[in-house]
Amino acid sequence: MTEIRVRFPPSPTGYLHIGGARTALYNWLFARRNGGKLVLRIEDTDEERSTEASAKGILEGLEWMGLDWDEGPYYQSAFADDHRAAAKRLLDEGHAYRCYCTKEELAERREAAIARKQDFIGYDGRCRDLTAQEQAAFEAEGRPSVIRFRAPQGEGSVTFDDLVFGRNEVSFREIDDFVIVRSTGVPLYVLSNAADDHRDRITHVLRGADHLINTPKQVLLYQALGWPVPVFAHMPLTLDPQKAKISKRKHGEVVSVGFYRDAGFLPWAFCNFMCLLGWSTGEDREIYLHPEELIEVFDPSGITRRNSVFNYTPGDPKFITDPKALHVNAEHLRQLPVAELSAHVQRQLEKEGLWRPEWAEGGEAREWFLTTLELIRVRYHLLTDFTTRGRAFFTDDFEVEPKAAKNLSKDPLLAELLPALADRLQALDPFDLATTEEALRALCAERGVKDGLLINAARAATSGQAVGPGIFELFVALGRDRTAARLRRAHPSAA
RNA sequence: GGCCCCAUCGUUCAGUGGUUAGGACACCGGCCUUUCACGCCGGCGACACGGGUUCAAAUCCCGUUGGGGUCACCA
Repeated sequence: MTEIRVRFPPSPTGYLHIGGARTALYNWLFARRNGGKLVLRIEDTDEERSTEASAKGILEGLEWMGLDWDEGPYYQSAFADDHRAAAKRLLDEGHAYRCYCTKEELAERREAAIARKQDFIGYDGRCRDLTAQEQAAFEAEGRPSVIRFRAPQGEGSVTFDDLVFGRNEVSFREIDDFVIVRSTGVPLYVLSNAADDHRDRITHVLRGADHLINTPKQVLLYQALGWPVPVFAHMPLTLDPQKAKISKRKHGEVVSVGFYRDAGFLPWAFCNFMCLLGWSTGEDREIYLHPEELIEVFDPSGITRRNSVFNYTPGDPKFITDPKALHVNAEHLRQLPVAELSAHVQRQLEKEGLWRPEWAEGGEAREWFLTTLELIRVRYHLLTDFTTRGRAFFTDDFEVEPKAAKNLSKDPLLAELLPALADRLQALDPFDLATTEEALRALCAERGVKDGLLINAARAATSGQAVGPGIFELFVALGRDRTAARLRRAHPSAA
């Protein structure tokens, strides 16, 4: 059995967007599932638009997602000789010919064809059978030329089997003599991509369905060059709610992988969500906490044939991206073994300058850290929540949010209740769930106030938040001294 | 316009001749909780339309409509 080899060939003309990320993910999953190899190839032959910065960004995006590759990155531009050699062979063997039509002439004829409401608007074959004399005359004139593939004519058709779309049959009359080498001598995608896939011994091509149409052309190329034809699997596109192709120009940051990194997604949760968009095993399972779990079940035949919609509403204050993506991330946040999660939270704390090394070192501090994560992670959706809503757990330097502040000024009595509570809690030994609860409730009973009043005020004072974990769990997580200090700090004038 | 693809709740994924058309997210109720979340219980909500075929159609066929792809010296 020959080794399965797949590739991910992004063109470095922008950041890694979610469509590309999904393609990369599927290729990676397929390679890993089959013990095959993933080749990374940067297709930088579009000199106008390719940039080194973009290539770097794409690599970083893949690394963040945790997708590694076995070969490359190769840069397509380094293999121009291969592409030209293929073109020369095609020319020499009569599978291709030089065309001297200029861009302007072509455009003119195309427009004329459209004006005549002609169905076929491809190349008309004008230079297909130039005599040696005609060709010499054009050359003498100094006319530039492109190289065109001599597509078969007549009644036949090209056939290939697609792992997702099944059998495809395209009539010869749908395929014109397409250009394979520009007048500058630089080969085009359709040729260079096939030549690279052949050189890299690619066995399976998993790519976007936007390539479905030029697949028959590439099959023709493979056949003319005597190369084995790889297996194709085309995956439908991801659209926005208006059914428009997603693009940076139209959608901005939300469609870039970097957005998810910065927003506080766990890399694999992001992959989990992306994988689910347009694919399934046929079973109900949706959460795959680790790559191995998805590798085990991944099969390209589970890719749906229909385009899927990335359900994103611009400007939605509650959902910064597809709600399902947020949900998947939240599930990972609370289902992951806490020790595993802690590494991600550590990075988030480091980013905000709140990290303390003892939290990783074991012992009491480590234990406190993990227990605290257990306490708060259940209500978070993003890693950033640990340093925003959860900030007070990790530093004394936090703000009291407006909603919480209201709970502090609800009753003038609070000005003395809070310090009084601080005193009582300070005197507690042990300081645990039961003793703190007893102390608080006793105080409220003595002063004749509702427990809720003090509870909510205490939560605001100690965590800066109007909502959060149970108040006594919060006290215990913060510890006796920090709790007391914060309760006093809330109303310093009365203290 | 030609060619190709697609069509099940708002989104997503099931369901390949006989199902009360299922799950997840979102949304709405309730329980739990003197907060929020989790959890649990319940609700809303879909087979685009029209013809066939069949005892029987979301499932098969044809057409219509709608959406997408593509028709470059981009990739």
